[in-house]
This record gives sequence, structure tokens and C-alpha cells, in this order.
Amino acid sequence: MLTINLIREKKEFIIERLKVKNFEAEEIINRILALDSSRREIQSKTDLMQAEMNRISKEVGSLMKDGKRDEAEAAKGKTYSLKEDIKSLSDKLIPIDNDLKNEIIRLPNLPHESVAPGHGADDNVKVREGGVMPLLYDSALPHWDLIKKYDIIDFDLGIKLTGAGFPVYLGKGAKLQRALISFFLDEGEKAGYREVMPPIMVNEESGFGTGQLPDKEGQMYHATIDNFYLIPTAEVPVTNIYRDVILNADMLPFKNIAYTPCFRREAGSWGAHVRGLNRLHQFDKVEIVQIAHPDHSYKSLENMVSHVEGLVSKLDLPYRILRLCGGDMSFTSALTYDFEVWSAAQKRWLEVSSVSNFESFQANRLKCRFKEKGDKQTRLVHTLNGSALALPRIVAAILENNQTESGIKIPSVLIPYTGFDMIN
RNA sequence: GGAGAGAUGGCAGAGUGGUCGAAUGCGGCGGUCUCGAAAACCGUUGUUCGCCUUCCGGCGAACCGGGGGUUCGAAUCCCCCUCUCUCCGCCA
Repeated sequence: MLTINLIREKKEFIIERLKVKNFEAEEIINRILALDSSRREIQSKTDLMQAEMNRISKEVGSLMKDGKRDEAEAAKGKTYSLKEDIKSLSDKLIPIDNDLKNEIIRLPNLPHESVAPGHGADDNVKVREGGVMPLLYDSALPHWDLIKKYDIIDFDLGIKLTGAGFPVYLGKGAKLQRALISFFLDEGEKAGYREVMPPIMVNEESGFGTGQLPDKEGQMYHATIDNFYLIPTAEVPVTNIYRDVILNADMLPFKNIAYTPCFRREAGSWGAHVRGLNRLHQFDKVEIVQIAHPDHSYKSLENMVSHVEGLVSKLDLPYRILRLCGGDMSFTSALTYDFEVWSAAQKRWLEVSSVSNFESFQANRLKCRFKEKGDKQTRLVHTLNGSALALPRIVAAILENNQTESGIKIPSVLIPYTGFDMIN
């Protein structure tokens, strides 16, 4: 969420910037500013009355000690009406605080200055592309047929065990998953990331910290008996490691990498283009998360983009990098690069990674702050994350792009991990 | 699942109704000493909100797991909730 200070100081600027995300902020901001000023007015008044109250109470105490009972009683008498006034004023403050918080939470993050306006995928800006698109032979198959042909992923079995969108990986299919996870983690470690294996269920506070709650409640699986949520991405537990802390500036940036299964209900989003591995309820992903100094967070973002680019290049997948336009960006992001790989049999680009700088938007929710050495004041950190990488669509692309009449070739960087070079 | 104990500052740990934002120790930071370091000694050390201050900062309020209550006054007393630990049971 945006900070109240920024809203107070840069109202017009915020309204302008949010237009890039096609968000009309003026009305909300006016409400926020009105709530904020009445909040401050009440705060000032109650502070004064409370100070008076404290003064009298101390007086009563010392009078009692001196044995001046009558004077103490007289002083007590002065507090009764004061006490009521404080109570009624501070009761007014509670709904104002709540309303204020609820309004502020509705404002999306400001897009970075480099973000282009736009309404959807067509307005995204292609930054660069790489790799070579394969030319497939005539009888080439989409991945949902390939997985049956080679018996490496079974959707029907998943339906039996759980339901649609929960595939079962078998034999070389399962081994390929494990190989990709290990490859991604090892590459991350080489790039200076610390490996983390977090819980894959989180509590409500964590869900709020990264912005999944309250807005996207319906997108997460909810274990209601214990009120835990299955994570939709490792971003949630890993970023929440830094919830409610004050860090030293010289420790930044923190670079963590985590493999987790991810769970998404994807309520209402099933339809065209979601066959096979394109969209699942449970899938595997390796995520990179950075906690960065605000002065250097865009440097971190560039590093993360290069890291992910290195991964898709090493896997020999044709890819392109897009800078998302305002209309296609998430609520919480300031700048997002999407990575897409070419799926040769589907003849489509598939999104495999989304790398974002959230600036202080998540940090403000998380209360993740830092201090410069010798400095008294705290500042909010910047948080960033990106997939490095999500498995299913990578698998889809590998299967489709690398198919030959005699089987599917495993990218050479993965062979040490799989122990085989062909699926056949 | 059963029984019990507990939750205090970065950590450990005192504090059972009044100058307690909180002793003490450790850690951190600054200094003295030293060629330098260690030790020793001295000083300093939380967060949030509001008001004032062009900076440095000053004043006030709140915060001792969370919420409510009693009281002139609550870390301390009462109620509710959450969480943690120990023992027993079960168990990869």
C-alpha cells in the first residue's frame, strides 16, 4: 500500500500516475485526505486531554503519599468528565482509522516512469528476444498428446486422486520435474541466492503482508480448520520472512531462492487456452526474492531479469521479454517484465516468468524497514520477486520444441540432472 | 487428543497498583587507553502517531502477545482470544 505521507504530499502526482494503470484515484484520494485530516485533528485533541489526565493522576498519587486525602479527592473529581470526553473522542477514532486503512488498501501501486500506458497484452513493450524457433515436422504434437504418447504425465489419474488441474508426473516425467528444480536452484545459488525451503501453508498475516489478502482471498486454497492458506507462490512465505523487522542498510540486498509447490484455485478462469500444462491448480516453481535498498532496487531488478534470461537461454528455448503496460500490470507492481517462451506445437507464446519490483508497496504492508548506519529514522525497503522458473509451461515448451520422430531430446544442461538424454 | 506452565526492549531476564518505556546482564554504537587489537573503564542505545522546527532537534500521546474491563492511575488486578513451551498419548 502507498504511504499516507506520499498521498498527503503528492496527491496530483499519484492521480496522474495511476491513470497509466487505468485507475481513477481522485475520489478515493479525496476521501483518504478527509479521513486523514479528521484523524489527525482527533489525535491532537485526545493527546492534549490525555496529557492533562496523566498530569492529574500523578498529582493524586503524590497527594496520597503526603496524606492529603481531601486534596486528592478534589483532584479525582476533575477527572470524571475528562475521562468521558477522552473515551467518546477516541471511540470516534476507531471507525475513522478503519475506513482510512480500507481506502488506502484500495489504491494500486504507482507504475514506474518507464511503464507505458495501455489496456492489455497488445500494449506491452517487447524489450528483446532470443533463441531460435524450431521448425517442426508435419506430424508434431502438442504437449498434451506427447505426455500421453510417452506416458510421463497423467491428468486422468490426477482427477481420480484429487481433481482437474492436479497432474500426476510419472517416470521420466517426474524425473524431469526434479531435474528442472535442481537446475534452477543450482543456478540461483551460483548467482548468490540463498536457498530457502519454507512452509507451503501460511497464516492470515502472511497473506496480508504480500497482498493476497484480503483482495484475492478466493484465489487461494484455505484450510479452514486451522485458518491456513496454501501458498500460491513462494513469494508469500519468503517475503514474509522480512515482515515486521528493521534491517541494517549494509545488509541489503537479501537474495533468497525457494522451490515450492504452488496452489491456485484459478476460480472462474478456465476456458480457452488452458489445456494440458498451460494452467494448473498445483504446479512447481522456483522463485527468487530480493529485499533491496530503495536506491539500488532497479539494479536488482535488472540482475533478476538477466538471471532469468540466462535460464531460458541455457534451456535453448526461444523467448521474448516484455515490459508490461500499465493495464496489464498487477495491482502491487511498479515495474514488471514478463518472460514468454515459444511453444512450437501450440504456436503460442507462454508466460513462464514475471519479474517485478514492488518498490515500497509490499514493504509498507509488511512493515519491513531499514536504517542507515548512525541514522535514527527508518525507511521502507523495496521488495522484488520473479519466477526462476515456473515448471509446467517450461516443460510444455521443452516437450513440444524438442520432439523428434524418435523421441524428445532433453536440453543438454539438464542431462546431468535427469540421467537420460531422450524421452522415448 | 489430555494435563500443566508461560508470552516484558535485538537477546537473556527482573519487575504484582503510582516519577516504569521499564532494573540488570549480553549484544550494538561512540569514546578513553593502545602502534593496532583484546581486556578494562566511561557514555549511549526501541517503535509508532500527533504538534512544532528549513537542518540538528524539541514537546506530547500510545505501545510490556491481541482485544475488552476495573481504577484518579495498569506491565502489574479481572474477562475473552491467540500463540509458544513442557509432560502424557498418537505418529513420518
